Amino acid sequence: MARVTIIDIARESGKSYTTVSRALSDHPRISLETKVLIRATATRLGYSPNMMAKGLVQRRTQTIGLIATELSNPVRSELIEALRRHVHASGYQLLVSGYQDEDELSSRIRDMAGRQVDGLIIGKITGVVEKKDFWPSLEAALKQDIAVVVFSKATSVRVDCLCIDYTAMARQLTEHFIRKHGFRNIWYLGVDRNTIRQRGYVAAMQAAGLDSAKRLFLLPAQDMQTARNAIGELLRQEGKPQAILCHNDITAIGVMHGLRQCGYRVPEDIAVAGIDNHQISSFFNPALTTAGIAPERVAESMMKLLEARLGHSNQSPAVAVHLPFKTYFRESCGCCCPNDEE
Amino acid sequence: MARVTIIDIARESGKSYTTVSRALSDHPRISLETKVLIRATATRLGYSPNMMAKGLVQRRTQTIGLIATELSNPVRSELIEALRRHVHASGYQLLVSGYQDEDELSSRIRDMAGRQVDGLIIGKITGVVEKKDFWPSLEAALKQDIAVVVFSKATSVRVDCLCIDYTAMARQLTEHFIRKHGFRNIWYLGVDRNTIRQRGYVAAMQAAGLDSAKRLFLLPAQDMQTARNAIGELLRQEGKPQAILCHNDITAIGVMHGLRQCGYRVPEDIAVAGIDNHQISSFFNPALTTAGIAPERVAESMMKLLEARLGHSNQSPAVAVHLPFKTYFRESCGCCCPNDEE
DNA sequence: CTGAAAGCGCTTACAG
DNA sequence: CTGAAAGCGCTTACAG
Repeated sequence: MARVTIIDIARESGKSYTTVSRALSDHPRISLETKVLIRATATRLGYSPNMMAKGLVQRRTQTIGLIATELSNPVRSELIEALRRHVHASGYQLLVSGYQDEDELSSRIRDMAGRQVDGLIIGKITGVVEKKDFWPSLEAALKQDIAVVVFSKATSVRVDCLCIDYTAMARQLTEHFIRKHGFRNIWYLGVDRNTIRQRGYVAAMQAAGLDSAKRLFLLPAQDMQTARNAIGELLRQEGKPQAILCHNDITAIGVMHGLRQCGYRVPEDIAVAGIDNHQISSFFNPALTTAGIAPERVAESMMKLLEARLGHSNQSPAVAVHLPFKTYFRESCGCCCPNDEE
Repeated sequence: MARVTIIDIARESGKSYTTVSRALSDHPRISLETKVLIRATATRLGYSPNMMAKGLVQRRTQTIGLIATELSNPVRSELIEALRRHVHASGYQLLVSGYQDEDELSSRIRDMAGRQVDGLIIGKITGVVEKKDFWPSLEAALKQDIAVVVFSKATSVRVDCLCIDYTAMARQLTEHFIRKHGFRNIWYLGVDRNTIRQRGYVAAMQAAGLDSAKRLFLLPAQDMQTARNAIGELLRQEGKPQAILCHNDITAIGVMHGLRQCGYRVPEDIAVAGIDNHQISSFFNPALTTAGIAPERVAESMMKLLEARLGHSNQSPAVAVHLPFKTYFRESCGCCCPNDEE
């Protein structure tokens, strides 16, 4: 009930609470003697500072907010954990928020701003930028001096951006199917329409003079089950492709399972590739061909971007960091070249 | 810079800030007219309430803290996402914290208490309870009226507990190996020593008159890579078992890959089972035999436990909720019974 | 080296 | 139905 406050420590130690406050934050002009005394009584009383009060006056909360989608995707969780480690290492805590619907994003941003987070990481804003309430909420956050970094494709937004070139990943994997394996009937199995990944696929197909429009299919959701169930139906209606590029590893895993259930072998009958390079993709049988960036790298870059803003102002121009990705050719596309070492 | 506060709204709308505060929180004794006026100016000015100030005076922060280990394990992320949804649905936000070392836990608890979380979920405290600083930090949190639920095996702790019977899962899987498949040389591949999972394995082995001590091996870490690399070495040193029960699905996935690399077939040469029943386990080739509880169920129960405490006091006695698990016999143990439906 | 005072942005009795 | 005042627990100029 009765929380221990600096007033209690002041009373116990016979000092003013001003001095207590200073001693606890290791102010240089407090005598060592006093510091020792005060710290001792603080721990004796089981004192822990009220971050609400501290945050109110200091206008800093030592909190980084993360707003992202697909929080249950293992890829996301690898990133979150890496991020959390970096955030902790810098003395912050991570406040995690998610959203399903694009309209939700702006209210999530306002929530975070109200909680006075010092920094804010926003995942994938493609498709959100046109929502009417998005910009005002972002502007409000910026005006409040919150360090913001978005995590998206290159963007003209006036906030720092960590760019991951999914377009190039999709393009490169599609080109690999075409050039290395000579496939021409290559499907793309996406989730949302017109993603940047999809664009890479289309570009590669067009460059090779292949039709992509009729080979582009959309799943209603991006979990494994959905992909598994959908692929059988698709094969029945559309015939058999030579290869399938999937929106991400999770989808690819679902597809591979669905193909096996339909009696097709991967890669002998149909080749498959994913995007993300989640750890698990190399453990599959067959091992999954995919492309991605180590989450550790992403987390590190985000934190670096954030720290550059934190404390400093939002006045300096926004920077865009492009992270190089790597492509992993494994068994599922028909390659067996063991180039899988880190 | 200049944040919009209720003072600004008061000035703009010609009302006192007291009235603004009341109107914004929909106080019954404010006229509808005034409320409409004030809300309009609030949104016009882009106001969002400062939760620090609010939290300071109300002593509630609408935040639930989560402290857990193994945050990058996909199983954990499924749970976190489910939890996050429930937490949001009840009007709270989720503050996520992790710890590697058991000694860290108490300082994480203090952090959370300092942040004035309304509720706190603590993952697996087995092996932590004997740490000297653990109890004081937990007591402090309780005294501060934070609703606490631990997520562990049955415990005598004076906080609510969500119990998951890993011992029974391990026991049941081991018994399955013994009775259904007639295996006698069954290994257990664990991570920490003397976990409750391990205990289930030992019990089943002893009950069948089988030696377990020499068949129990510990991995230095619980990621897939470690398991994959370790299993080869182990086979070379110890010969070939008939079956391996793994600490969790992630370990089992690593093991299956390692076995394949060594030229062994699963389940023909060696049977494998995991624990957790992560979604992905049914997508593997071979599909993984495992046991677990749907994360959605776990999250739901946690939230229920938490909400019963939230607002109410910590005076009523601690309750322990036991969640029933399910066992899934799939291909990796040699069964093919498709009992995998939910 | 230490203290008294103001103030962070809100809510909530207490008056009217 | 509305307002003036106190206070949540801290930090930080301003004085000494």
